[in-house]
Amino acid sequence: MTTAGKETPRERYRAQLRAEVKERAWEQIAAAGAPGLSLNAIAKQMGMSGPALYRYFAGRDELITELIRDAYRSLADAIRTAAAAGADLAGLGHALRAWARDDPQRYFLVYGTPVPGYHAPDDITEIASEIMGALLDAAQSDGTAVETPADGHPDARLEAHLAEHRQWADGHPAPPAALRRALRFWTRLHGILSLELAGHFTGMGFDPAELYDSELRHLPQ
Amino acid sequence: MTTAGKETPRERYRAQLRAEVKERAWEQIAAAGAPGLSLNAIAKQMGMSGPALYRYFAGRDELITELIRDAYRSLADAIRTAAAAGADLAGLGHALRAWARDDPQRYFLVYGTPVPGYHAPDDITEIASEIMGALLDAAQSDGTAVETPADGHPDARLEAHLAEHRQWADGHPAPPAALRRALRFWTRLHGILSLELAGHFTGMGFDPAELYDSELRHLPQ
DNA sequence: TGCTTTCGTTAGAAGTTATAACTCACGGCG
DNA sequence: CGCCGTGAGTTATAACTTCTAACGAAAGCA
Repeated sequence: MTTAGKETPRERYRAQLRAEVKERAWEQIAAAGAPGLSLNAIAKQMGMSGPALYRYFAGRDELITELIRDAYRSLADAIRTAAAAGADLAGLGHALRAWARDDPQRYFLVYGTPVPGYHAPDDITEIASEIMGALLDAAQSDGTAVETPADGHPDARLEAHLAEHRQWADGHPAPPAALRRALRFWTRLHGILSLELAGHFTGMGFDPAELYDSELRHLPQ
Repeated sequence: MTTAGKETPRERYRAQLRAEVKERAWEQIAAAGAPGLSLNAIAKQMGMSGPALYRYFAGRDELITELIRDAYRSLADAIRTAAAAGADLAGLGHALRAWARDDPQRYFLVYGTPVPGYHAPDDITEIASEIMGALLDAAQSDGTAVETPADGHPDARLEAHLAEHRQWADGHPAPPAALRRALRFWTRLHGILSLELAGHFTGMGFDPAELYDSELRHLPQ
């Protein structure tokens, strides 16, 4: 992580302090969730008095947005790394679950309850697109024998719809069946992870990993 | 909704005021999410000064817990009503989606980002169990021809696991295949709804209903 | 050495939750 | 009907929060 040495001492100090603030912010979020994050408390923890941090972050919202950005980036990294190692859809699924369980609140910063007014900045949606791109790549490679389902098949109608509404694939050459697999990967795995990390499975007695793996086995279909 | 007349005028007034507070609370949550809920602001809206509301709610947390309880209750009502009308799993799925879209923030109060320390009171988890019971009923009725998958089938392993870890079914006589269907109903539909309501599909161009219905078609399998 | 930019401070406004203490009015009961 | 206790609403206060403004000091640059 040794960045270019072309930065002034001030810039280096600034970057270092911003990083420390973000680290403490993650700790606070892990302890009490995003609403419990207090800029003031972080400042005191770091030995400086309240408003000092406003030199480094325009406000609480900007800090949170920054954390969301970092969360997206780390997810993209995890997916990219797995894909680069030649992982198929199931492999990406395992990477996703590992990333999610590594820091549940980070997961919820990306996929949790949205703030009604909030719109993510463009560079964040770009990262989301990159992730979707990696999913589409894998979904295309995972293609099994016959790709176009018969008319009576449960997937026929969805694939017909996706074939005509594929702008989200942004020029990706994946066939409709791959679009369907990528979308299903996303929604099905998120469904399990979200409930698992939120604790809705605790006390039920079964192993979420079994459920997750069973969904992964269904994906290539 | 005419409750027993055996309550004193004071009790009736109290109940009425609590109800109005909750109504305003829902409005605030719809506008700015749960973190934006302010007990103080509600009091002022109702023409009374700050601390007056503490006669009616022990604190902000109790109010939110009450809202969560009401949210669970309304979900249970929606599912129960659909089940009573003879809905199959797909029917329950439609009822669930309608309920979710009717008030996204209410959905997220139930299935959204959890507060790290929070544990729901017992009566709320009981409502959750009742909902799961209705799901199991429908999942059992939806049973198709052959129920036990062959050894090579992607579902075989999961069903074997569920057959031995079924305390969450709480004595329900549903066979393992039904347990699997109920669980899948939950996780798959939640996956779509959560992403849809959070706005992750906006701008992608496809219709979430198509994706949802296609999952509903898969459920009986 | 001096100038300029940035940093951190304190002060303060406007919020929030929540408690304490006080007043007053409603309504149950004799 | 009238008394009087319980419950409701008030203000005051403490301890928080975010965030702006104004000031002083320190650090980098010429």
